Amino acid sequence: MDIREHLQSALRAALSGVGVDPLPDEIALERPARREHGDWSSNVALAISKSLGKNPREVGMQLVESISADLPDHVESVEIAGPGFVNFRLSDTWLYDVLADVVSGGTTEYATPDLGHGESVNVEFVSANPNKPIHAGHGRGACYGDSLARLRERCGYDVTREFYLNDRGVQMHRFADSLEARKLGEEPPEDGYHGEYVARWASEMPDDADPFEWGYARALASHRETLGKLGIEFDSWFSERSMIASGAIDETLADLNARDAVFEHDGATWLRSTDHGDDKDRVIVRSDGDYTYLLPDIAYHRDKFSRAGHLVNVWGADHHGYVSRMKAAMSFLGHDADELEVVITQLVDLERDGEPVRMSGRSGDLIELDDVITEVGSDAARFTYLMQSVDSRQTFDLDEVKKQAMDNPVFYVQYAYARVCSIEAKAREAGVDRLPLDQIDLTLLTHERETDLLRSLFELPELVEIACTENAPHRISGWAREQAAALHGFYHDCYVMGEGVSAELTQARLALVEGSRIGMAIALDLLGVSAPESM
RNA sequence: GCGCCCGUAGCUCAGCUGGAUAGAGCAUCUGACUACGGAUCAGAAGGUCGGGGGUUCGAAUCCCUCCGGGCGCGCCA
Repeated sequence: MDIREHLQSALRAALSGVGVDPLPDEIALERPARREHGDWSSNVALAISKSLGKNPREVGMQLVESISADLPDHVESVEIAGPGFVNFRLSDTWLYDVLADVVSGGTTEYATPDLGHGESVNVEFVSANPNKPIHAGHGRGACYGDSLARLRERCGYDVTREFYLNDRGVQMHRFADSLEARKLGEEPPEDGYHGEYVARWASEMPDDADPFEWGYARALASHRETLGKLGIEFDSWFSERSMIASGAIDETLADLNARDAVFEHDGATWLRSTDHGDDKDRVIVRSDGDYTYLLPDIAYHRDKFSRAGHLVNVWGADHHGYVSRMKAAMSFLGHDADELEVVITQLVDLERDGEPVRMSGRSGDLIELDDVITEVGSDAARFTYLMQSVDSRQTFDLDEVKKQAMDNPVFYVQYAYARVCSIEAKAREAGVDRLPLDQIDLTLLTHERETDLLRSLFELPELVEIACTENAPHRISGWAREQAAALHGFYHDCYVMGEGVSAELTQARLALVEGSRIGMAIALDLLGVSAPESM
């Protein structure tokens, strides 16, 4: 049993003992910020005192007396503090159970909370138009979406990574026309694409190629290649065009009609999206008979719901206005709008040595993600994109990120991993094999550096769960940085082998080192950052 | 004007379904190398949590309001 559940059941028993009925649904238990407040703290007395009509300190005191009368395992003392907190002081013995879990579970078993029970989830991200290279701003959504998928997989979901291709419509034709013009040595049309890449691709294009199809394939290949460099592979590339061929778009329109979700006005067909909380109703078929972008999008989401129970969309900040209309459309089609989760990622400002780098200009030039990866490397790019919450705008300084120095967190973290591997390699060289857990005396791990590492390892499963539930991979990168700090501290103060280190202590520390390696490997994998054995 | 995101240390950012004296990294200053990789470790200093109200035992966190920044508000995609 988890130490938290262990203490919660003790509190529950104590509450019953003092006549609290019914018991509260939740008994909060957290690690206090300050060490003198013990190892675990509960505010349950503060939470329930009002309904009891008693002073919280008095309630807390009763709980403390009750629990003290028969201390649970691992608990050294219980005390009342502040306005009525019940603080537990534990012996380190509970931490040894944690290490045993980590080492016996390994990277595939430890920190795998089963939240999904095999439920299918479709994570759609990037979905950049197949008519230009992926730019640096897409990198954030790409790394973020892939990390969300990794978190979901770890938490027991059946995940599909999907990329939606807007492979029809005016933008594609403009792209084809621009390619053709460059091929002929002419300027692209006024409303065409003027970026440098158009000329580059046109020069690769065979004379007899169809500019539309060839250009589409070229852009798609570019997307795959760039994302592949980040270790991102999609299970599904879903084509908008395929829905024309399959009749899915017309089918969707008929479905919406049948459900009375649309009306005719001024010769156009409108979705009654205001019925489901949108600001205004939206045109889905124009008066000239053409679809607006929205109808194929609705058809696409309808199709996704036929393939997965839960959808996660990663959209850029400039698309936040479309969330409510898409949810409205899904509600009309009989889906639970809450099963469509749309995460908005804020913009990325690219800088070089503190100076802004222009993302785009009149010429249509942009900073390609591929160039960013070439410059800073995949690991640094991924870690950096995932270091902060996607809710706030990010400044991405190329010079900072590519620095192979201590002010670059990715190297600090990877170096910690490499050090751990180096210790294990050293032990192997010295002919010291790590013994099975039941032959190791973990109670020798009493140094503060050691218990810090154990506490950090204990937190990982809960953190994985939070990161998954809240779509917040930055919680994992934060953990990795703390774990790395704990590892460097341990490395500095606690020698695994050498003079004055007993064989028994070496064994206990080797187990700790292996547990730490496992934890770090799990975190780095969730971020899609490599775990180097040497650097 | 309306909607969404943001405003926390000099800088970059955590913390936000309310908890105790608000955290980390960088930068600055001071210390630590005769053993597993010093790409490291320890310490110091650094704050009106944008301003103002409110809710309550308790607010960076919830509510209202104002200020500042970003992104959206098409029969474009």
